[in-house]
Amino acid sequence: MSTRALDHEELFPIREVSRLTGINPVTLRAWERRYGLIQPTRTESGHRLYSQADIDEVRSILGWIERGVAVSKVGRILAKSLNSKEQNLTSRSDESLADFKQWQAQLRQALRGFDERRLEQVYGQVFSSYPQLVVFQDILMPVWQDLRCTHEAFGQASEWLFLDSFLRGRVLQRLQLAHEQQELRVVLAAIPGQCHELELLVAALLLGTSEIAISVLGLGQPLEELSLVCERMMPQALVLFSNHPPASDLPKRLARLALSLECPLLLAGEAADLAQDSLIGSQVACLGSEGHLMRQRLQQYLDGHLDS
DNA sequence: CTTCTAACA
DNA sequence: TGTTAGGA
Repeated sequence: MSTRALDHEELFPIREVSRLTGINPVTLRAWERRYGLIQPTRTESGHRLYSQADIDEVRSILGWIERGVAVSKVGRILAKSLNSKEQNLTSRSDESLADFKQWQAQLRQALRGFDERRLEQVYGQVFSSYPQLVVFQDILMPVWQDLRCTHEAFGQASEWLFLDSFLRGRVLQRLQLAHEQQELRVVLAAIPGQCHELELLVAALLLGTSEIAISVLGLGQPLEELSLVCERMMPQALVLFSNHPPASDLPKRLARLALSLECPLLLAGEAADLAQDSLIGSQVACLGSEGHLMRQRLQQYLDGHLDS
C-alpha cells in the first residue's frame, strides 16, 4: 500500500502476477512463448516485469478461457475486442480512471465483509457521482468480471455470488422503473448458451432510452421460437445478446432467423464485435458491446427503418 | 529466486 | 495445452 507512488507505472515480477491471477508462472511463460499473449518488459538481466495493463490482459484471457475459448484462439479475439475497449479507455482521462479504481476498491471492501449495508451505500454513492452507463460499464461490471474469473484468494467465489445476486436485484428494480410510456419497443434475448443473467439485464438497462422500451426474454429462450414470439409481441426490433465468441454457424443461423422475422434483427455484446465481419452484407446489424455505441446505433437503426 | 528449452501426459 | 525436468 505504501509504495504505490505511481499506480500506473508500477511493475510486478512474475511470481506476483502468478499470485494475483492464479496462473502458474510457467504457464504464463508458455502463453507468451507459444501464443505471444502478453509481452512484459524485461530487466537488464532478462526478468519479466508486468504492468497493470499486462495483468488486466491476463484477467481478460482468463475470462475468455472460462467461456470455453482455447488459449490459442484468445489472441485473435483480444486483438479485436481490445480495439473497441481501448478506444473507450484512452478517450478517458487518467484521473477519472483513478476515480473508478477508488470506487471499485470500496466495492471490493464491502464484498470482502459481505456487508450488504455497505454495499448499498457504495452503490448509491456511485450513482450520485456518475450516470448509469458509467456506473455499470466502467465501475460495477469490471469488478463482477474480475471476481468471476480470478482466484486470487479463497472466498472469491462467494464474493462474486454476493455481488451477482445484489446487482441482479438492483438491475431488475431499475428495469421495472424504466418501463413507462415509450413509443418504441425492442425485444432483447440472449443467444442460448452460457450467458449470465446479469449480463443480459445490464444490456437491457443500457439499451433502454426515453424513447425505446426494452423487453427482456428469459435466459433459456430458444432461437427457433423467436419468430413466433416476435409475431405476437410485434416489437420494432429484436436484439440478440451474447458475450461469447460466436460459433462458426452463428452467422447462418442468424441470417435464417432474420428471414423469418417481421422486424429487423440486431446483434449486441462481445459476439457482435467478433462477428461483425462475417455479418456484413447480411440482414443482421451489429450494435457492438460498448454501451454508448449500442444505444446510439440502435436508435439510429430504428430511426432509419421507421422512415421507410 | 529467475531464465530457458525439450519432452511428457 | 499445462506441467515437469534439467541446466544455467
